[in-house]
Amino acid sequence: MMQQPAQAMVPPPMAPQTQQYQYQQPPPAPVPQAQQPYMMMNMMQPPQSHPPPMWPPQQGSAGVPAQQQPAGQPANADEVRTLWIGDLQYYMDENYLLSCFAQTGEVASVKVIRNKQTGQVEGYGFIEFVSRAAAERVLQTYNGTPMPNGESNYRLNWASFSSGDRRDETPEFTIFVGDLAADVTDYMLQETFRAHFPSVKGAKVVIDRITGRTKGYGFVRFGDETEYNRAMTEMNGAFCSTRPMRIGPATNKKTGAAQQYPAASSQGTQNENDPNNTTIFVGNLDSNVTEDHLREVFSPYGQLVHVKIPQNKRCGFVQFADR
DNA sequence: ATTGAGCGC
Repeated sequence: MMQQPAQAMVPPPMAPQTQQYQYQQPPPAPVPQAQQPYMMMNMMQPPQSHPPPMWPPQQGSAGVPAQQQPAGQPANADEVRTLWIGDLQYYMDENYLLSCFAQTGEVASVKVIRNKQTGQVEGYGFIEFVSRAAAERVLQTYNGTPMPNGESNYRLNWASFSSGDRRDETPEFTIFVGDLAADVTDYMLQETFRAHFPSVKGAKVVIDRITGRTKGYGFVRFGDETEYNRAMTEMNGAFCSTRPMRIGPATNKKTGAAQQYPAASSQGTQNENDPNNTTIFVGNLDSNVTEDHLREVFSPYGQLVHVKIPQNKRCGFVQFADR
């Protein structure tokens, strides 16, 4: 079990190098009270130190794409640097979005999706930045904060489909995190784990679309399987914000993406998360139960491959031809 | 509340 003071929590990332970009958020206020491990407070405040974005725009300018010469690092040709934005109101057009993010000086282009018949804004759009780092900063500082003139909060995420992203075939290992306090954000969750596990790639707190509030659980993705396994035990019960987290393996989301099936070991034992696992464990057997009994009981459910009761054990294994 | 919503008219 890890035991570290809350000071171990890193502040929001400063652009590490000599770069032009100034992190726009005030440094987090010191946490006043007695501290709990893994507690994160005062971390994600609305980006109030910005000049408030102008809306409606002052002058009828602001074309698409944004034509100012943006600051920030030059783009690597193939890096993902586009955010998806949801919950747009009908009046939130390209100019609105440009004004929202103009102060970053790092917007490359914006696009609002419209209904092809009515021309009305469909409720989502895309914001391309000059670099992935710029997009990431915006994602961290704006997501979940109030939109100017809007009743809703920014709903931002990496754009996922149709722009050549999601191509990476690198494996990921995802844990489920439950019992999250109401104030836990993606970023807090991510940094709570990243402070101990550098291979953390990202975290997502699940938000109820109707209420806009957290559903109290989320996911953390690791690049390293060992860290994934360690986090599972070492971080279970650790605090994020004001509550201890409950941690388990994530069940795979839809079809897709690189998802982990941890530790199908070299002996060929099957892990419960392995989609190819066709073996069930039977416990609490009476001492007089034989393998033939198990065959009899389980054969109605499918084609049996192998049935095993280890010597002197009160349990057994029943392997089917398929799931 | 406890295993993830939305994606280029």
